[in-house]
Amino acid sequence: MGKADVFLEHADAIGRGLRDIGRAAKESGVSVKMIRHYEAIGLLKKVTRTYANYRVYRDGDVHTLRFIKRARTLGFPMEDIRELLALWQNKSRPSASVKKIAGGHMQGLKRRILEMQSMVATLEHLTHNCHGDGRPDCPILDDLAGPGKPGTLR
Amino acid sequence: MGKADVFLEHADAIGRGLRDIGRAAKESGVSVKMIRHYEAIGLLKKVTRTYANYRVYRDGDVHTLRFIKRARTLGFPMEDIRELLALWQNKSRPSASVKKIAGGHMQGLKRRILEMQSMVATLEHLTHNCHGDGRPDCPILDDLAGPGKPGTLR
DNA sequence: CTTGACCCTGCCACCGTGGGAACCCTGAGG
DNA sequence: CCTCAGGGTTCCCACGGTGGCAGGGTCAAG
Repeated sequence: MGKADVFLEHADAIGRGLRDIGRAAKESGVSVKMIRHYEAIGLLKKVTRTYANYRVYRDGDVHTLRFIKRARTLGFPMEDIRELLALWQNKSRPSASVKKIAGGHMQGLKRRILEMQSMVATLEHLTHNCHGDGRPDCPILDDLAGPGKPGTLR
Repeated sequence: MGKADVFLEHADAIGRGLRDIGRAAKESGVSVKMIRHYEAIGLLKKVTRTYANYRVYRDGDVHTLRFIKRARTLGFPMEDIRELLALWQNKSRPSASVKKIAGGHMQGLKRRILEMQSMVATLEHLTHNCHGDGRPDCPILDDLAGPGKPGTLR
């Protein structure tokens, strides 16, 4: 029966670890759109096709998709994920490499958190002093209008 | 002397509240590129031009640019800034409108901060358990590889 | 007249995601 | 057989903001 590596009959592809892109999307939590995108940018290797040119996904592919999904959920950028995938697939990787990537990403996250917290602090202060009624006086607008140096958080 | 409203001689434009885009950029902290962009999307009204088609900025324009810059620094998205600018220019605005926009923005910031903090917490935990040496064992990759439900922070 | 520092417009890129058009394929029901 | 729904396929466009570059015009100083 046509369980060949390269091209498949559609009917052979049902069940036992073979599924079309829609099912792979449901199982992995990655949208159909994104699965194709990941393949296009080489994050996911090209999958087998049926004779009708349908993509066919095996268990391993879905596993990889879940890996990517999880990494995205943790905020890793694509470039990091590319490296993490390579390390994952390389059984003899040094865990230090992985840790370094994760550490770098964490640093970036922390920096952005600090930035946003500083924004929130300023906004809290401004809205606290704004009565927020029908009158036009508004310290928020006053702050935005200057005259502090531009680009600084006051 | 040619201090007309619509078109200006270049030489007339120097000094006294009139400057070209480069100077406006330096004074406002907004890049030349972005100044043009803000004008293109209607955030900044079209400015006067010299006969040679150079943009000419007045004090008020630079003031507006600083307003935008400050709002960007506080993380407001363009759409919010558009509204804030309108309110700023409307002397009889109710401060409640401003407060509402700021509050909505703050909520978004806080939500994103929480998301990122949750990412950091997970990553801290994972990297803490990863020895980060030459050996391949790595809880970070193990986590990414599942088998938890995709799309959740564990 | 030349040079260097500006300015102008317009197009492309990033990242990650979604939307949609135009088309092909499959399976089920009349 | 034909039709119809519900997939799949490719390709292009959009977003928010920002930067870069190409190919031109202009201005002041030497």
